[in-house]
Amino acid sequence: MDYQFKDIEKKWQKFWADHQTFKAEDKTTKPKYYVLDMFPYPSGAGLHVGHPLGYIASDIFARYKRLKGFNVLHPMGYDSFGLPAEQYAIQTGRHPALTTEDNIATYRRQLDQIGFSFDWSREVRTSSPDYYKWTQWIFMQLFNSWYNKGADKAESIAKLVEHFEQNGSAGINAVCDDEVLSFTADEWKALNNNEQQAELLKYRLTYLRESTVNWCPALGTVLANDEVKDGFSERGGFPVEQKKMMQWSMRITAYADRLLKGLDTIDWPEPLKEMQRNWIGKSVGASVRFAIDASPKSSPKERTLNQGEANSLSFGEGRGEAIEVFTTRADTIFGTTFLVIAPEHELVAPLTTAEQKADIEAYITQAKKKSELERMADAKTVSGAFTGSYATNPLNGEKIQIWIADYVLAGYGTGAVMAVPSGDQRDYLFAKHYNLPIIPIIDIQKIETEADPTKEGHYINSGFINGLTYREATAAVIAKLEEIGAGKAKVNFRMRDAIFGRQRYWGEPVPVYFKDNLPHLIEEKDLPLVLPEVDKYLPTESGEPPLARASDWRYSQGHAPLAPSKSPPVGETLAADGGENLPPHLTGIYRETADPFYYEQLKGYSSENRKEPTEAENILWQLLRKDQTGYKIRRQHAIDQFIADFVCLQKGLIIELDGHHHKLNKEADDARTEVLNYFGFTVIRFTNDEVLQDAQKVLDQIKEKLNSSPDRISSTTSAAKVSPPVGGGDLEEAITTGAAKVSPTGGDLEGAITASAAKVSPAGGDLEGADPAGAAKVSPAGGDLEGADPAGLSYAYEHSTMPGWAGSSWYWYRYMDAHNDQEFASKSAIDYWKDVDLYIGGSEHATGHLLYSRFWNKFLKDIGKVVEEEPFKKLINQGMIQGRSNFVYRLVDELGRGTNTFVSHGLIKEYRTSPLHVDVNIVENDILNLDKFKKFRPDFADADFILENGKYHCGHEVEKMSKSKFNVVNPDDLIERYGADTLRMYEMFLGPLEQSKPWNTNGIEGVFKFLRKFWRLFHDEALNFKVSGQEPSKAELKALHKIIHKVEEDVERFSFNTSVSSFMIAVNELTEVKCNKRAVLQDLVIILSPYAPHICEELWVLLGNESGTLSYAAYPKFISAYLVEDEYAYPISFNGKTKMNLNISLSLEPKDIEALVLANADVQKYLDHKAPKKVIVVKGRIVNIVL
RNA sequence: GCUCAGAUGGUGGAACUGGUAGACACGCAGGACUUAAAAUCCUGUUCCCGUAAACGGAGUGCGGGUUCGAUUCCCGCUCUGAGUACCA
Repeated sequence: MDYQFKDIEKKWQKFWADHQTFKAEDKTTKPKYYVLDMFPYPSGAGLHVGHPLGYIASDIFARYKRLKGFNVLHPMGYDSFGLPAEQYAIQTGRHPALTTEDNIATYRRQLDQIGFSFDWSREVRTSSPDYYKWTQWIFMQLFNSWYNKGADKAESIAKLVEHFEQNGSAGINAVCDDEVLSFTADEWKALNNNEQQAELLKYRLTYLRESTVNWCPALGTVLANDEVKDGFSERGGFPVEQKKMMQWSMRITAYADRLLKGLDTIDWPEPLKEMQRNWIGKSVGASVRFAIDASPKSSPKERTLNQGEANSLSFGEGRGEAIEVFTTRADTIFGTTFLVIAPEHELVAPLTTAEQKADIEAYITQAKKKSELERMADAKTVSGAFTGSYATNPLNGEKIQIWIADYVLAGYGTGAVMAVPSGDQRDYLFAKHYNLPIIPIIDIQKIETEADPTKEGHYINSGFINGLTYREATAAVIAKLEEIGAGKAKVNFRMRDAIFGRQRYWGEPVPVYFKDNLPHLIEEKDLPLVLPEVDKYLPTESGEPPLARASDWRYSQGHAPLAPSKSPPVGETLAADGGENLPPHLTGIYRETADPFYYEQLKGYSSENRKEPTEAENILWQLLRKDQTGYKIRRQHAIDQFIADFVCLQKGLIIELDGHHHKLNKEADDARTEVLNYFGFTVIRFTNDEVLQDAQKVLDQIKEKLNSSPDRISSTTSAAKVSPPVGGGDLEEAITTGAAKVSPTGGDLEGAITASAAKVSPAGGDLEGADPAGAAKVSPAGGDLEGADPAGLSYAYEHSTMPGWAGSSWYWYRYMDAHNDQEFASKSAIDYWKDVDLYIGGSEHATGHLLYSRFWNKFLKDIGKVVEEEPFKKLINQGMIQGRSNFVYRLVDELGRGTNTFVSHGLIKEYRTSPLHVDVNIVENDILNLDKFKKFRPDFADADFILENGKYHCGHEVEKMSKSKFNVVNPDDLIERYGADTLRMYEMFLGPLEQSKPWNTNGIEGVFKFLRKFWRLFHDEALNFKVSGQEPSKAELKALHKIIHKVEEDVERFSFNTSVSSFMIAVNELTEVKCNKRAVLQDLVIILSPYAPHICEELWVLLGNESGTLSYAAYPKFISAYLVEDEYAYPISFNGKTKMNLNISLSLEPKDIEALVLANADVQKYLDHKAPKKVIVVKGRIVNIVL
């Protein structure tokens, strides 16, 4: 029989599933090996073409390790909470759980058909209550822990409380909030429970605090730093703003140093480690206090003080007496000629003198107006304002000015810098711009045109460090600062605590309820806290997150003990005073300020984002207004979350005017165009210049467009027509390209929300079926709670949910013991599996998932639950898959209009053409299939071609893979055509795993041919299975052992592409000698099976082995003796250039070889009777004759 | 700007510690089989000169260096990709 890959692959996939062939053992004497792929989010678009690349590599490795006798854990599951399913729910009302379920089914089907050796018995889903029960449980452990810097590990809050009770706050060295109280043991005991809880919250590893967050109005949620790119949300490309909000945070900063140090112990790609190092951003330096000077110019009376803080400001004491700066160059302190503080700095108001007040206020207003984007584009502009106040340099007593400027960031260090213009370029520019002094401090410094940050040379103008070197000076300065109490050595980190909450529905509920405005953990026995059902997936009218819609969803303290205690167990709240005695800064902190007024945001968004009209806009408006075009045009109109410059709702035409159209805007513009197109709007763009130069021409073009466009949709139906993305399959694409939260409408924004909300179908019945546990578990203050007083004992839960990274920060442990309902994983399972030996995935997780996972892992180790400090020993980034687009070239006539004639790529220089994307699936090896092309678009049906040698050659280019560029190749199609084994081998054959490469199927034929050739080794001419029992020849054994060795080497260093080549060479060699000997072929089947498992299973059984035993066969032993040669064709080179080869016995020593070579007639010809200067002989390698 | 990675035929890529550059595959050209096509097989294929061939010259982004010998090591530069950015 010929190679029937379809039957074979189906058959073996079924066999593996039925027999659980790849189930990892729990109890075994075999060594363990844990191979893991990065947790996929099951998007509606199905498996992205980049995914199989990593999965195939890890699968080959897993299968190889099984052959090598390891007990391999190779699991797969889904990170199934996430935004796309929820966006889809908002648009359609379909429960995210259902969408997720469908997407997972698609994923699973695709994974199965590639023949992966996953242990599916361990599959996990983060959105399943069995799973997120433990995510919540870990959250509770974090809540119950604090970081003891002394012990350099997390410890239980109970231990902290114990310390407070015995010693007060003295002797505590914790990573905590800045403004913690200091108290004695007695003072602590005198605090009531709420006060104690409020204080403890400042220490917990997960805590609630008002912090500046990345707020994305369009997504209606906060985002983590790594989810924001260039001021836009990574997902969707929506604008992100800074906003102060009460938020759950994770004290990852406590682990900053350990996260940094751990990088040196793990085998990860260097760029990835570097990214983490940058993200953590450790800088070693000193903090220095500059006393604020009460100069005559700014007597305290004249100061414009703010609020209560100012009243308490008496000079010489209190926190206002000095400005603290952080510097990495304490040695340059004598070059400090002014201080700069951030405009947001708390001392700005008290430091501003009456004379300077106007300046400062103007500057602050202007700085606030600048968007994130403008600030970035504007990095070169120097701006700032003088406060009028002075400070004193602690080391030389110099009086220096205090300025504000936005080049100093409030969030880094202390939000203040000592400016040393001679050494720092930003300070230099600032000093030049405002005529501030610049003092050179190192003898070799060159500062005529720019700052010189050198550390070489000796100090000058620097008091007691004059003449010292950098090392000496730094030490001396810090010692002096410490001595006079003006500063100390300090380490600073760029990394911030991670925000741990999203104002979204589809995520893990936070196992917390609120009592007296304070957060309290629910009891462990009440886990999991199941996600409640809601009527729609939007924020409430008052702006609370969607979970607030579940009004019955409240925590009932059914059986909680009520006995008051001075230091209660964490997680219970027992206060009887109702929270009235809270410290002032904590009253009302949460409910009142926590929740974003999403609704208001959206409404307010349009007015906030209206730009000042430009001149061009005004001109155009005069031409467009009052139906002059025959159509009603609106100006600055909100459509979806965008503001259109002009829009004709009737025609669905948007007219955009772009001023400066730089790169940053372009992506956002393209994304929004795509979204608007999606909803039936057409966008045309003009530049300001076009309007200013010839407004009439622009107007004519607009008119033409209006007249030629069909009406969009009637305004009455437009609001109701919530156009969901075309089917679930498109969901992710829609989101990533910026799909809208609400439908765009012809009418006003408010109408849009109501309309889309109304459209949401209350999918009640279905949902209960889908998640019965959910409904039962959360029954609110129900009758079954014995004697509970619904009014008094039910409390609101936290309404935000956990962020996307929560569930993925520990999942590798769950695979070790996936069905445990007593623990997240048993101690014995963790002791056995320990950590992930090989982790494969994309580098896009560098600063998100991979950092958070290391953080949680270290925490779990601190509390004794896991054994390894680092979770992922070896990590490989698979390269990104780029798209490879094909182009056809449309002939253009004299007027610049496209014709229906297409010119082959080789001839385009002779014609005027314009390139056009063409679907890569109708192009093979860059040759266009003309028939398919004619069917590609109706207007191509009668296309003409100008061909080369009867063929149409397409152009090609590497660009992003996207549907709009017609360069998406679906793995399903390739499997249909060539089978999974071919796909697997081809993906590996493409090139090194880590390298980015365009997705191009040009060479797939070669791999397919190879497998057929391999198949034929086992068959005779008539394709009957036929192997012989003869002893293999020397050449056959050599070919076999060469490949045994080569594949071992290659797999161990993850060089899969080279081993595919070697397989081809081996099969070519064996075909050459017509080898069909069982002794050779059976071993070859084992070696190839990790790469092409289906065909190998089939041949394995044909060879007479038992079905299913191949996966656990023993990898053949390499015997080097078969490779030993007695002769070698030595390359003979002259001056390094190889001229000929000579067969010489390998037993000869260099001296004899030299004699032999020089005696050779051909060599003599080259020597031309001259004696060589020198002869180099490397045994078994080369002979080089120097002339 | 900074950090990191990379640059080899028409294409993907190989050459592991400095030792025959271009393995393997695609594509292309020619041929065999076939009424024809598909499939399969064979031959050639870095470039230049000569042009049947031997043979000769150049050649791993560019310019230098170390070495008997450099795609590999060192110095300087160009370009591409990724990450990051008023981080004090």
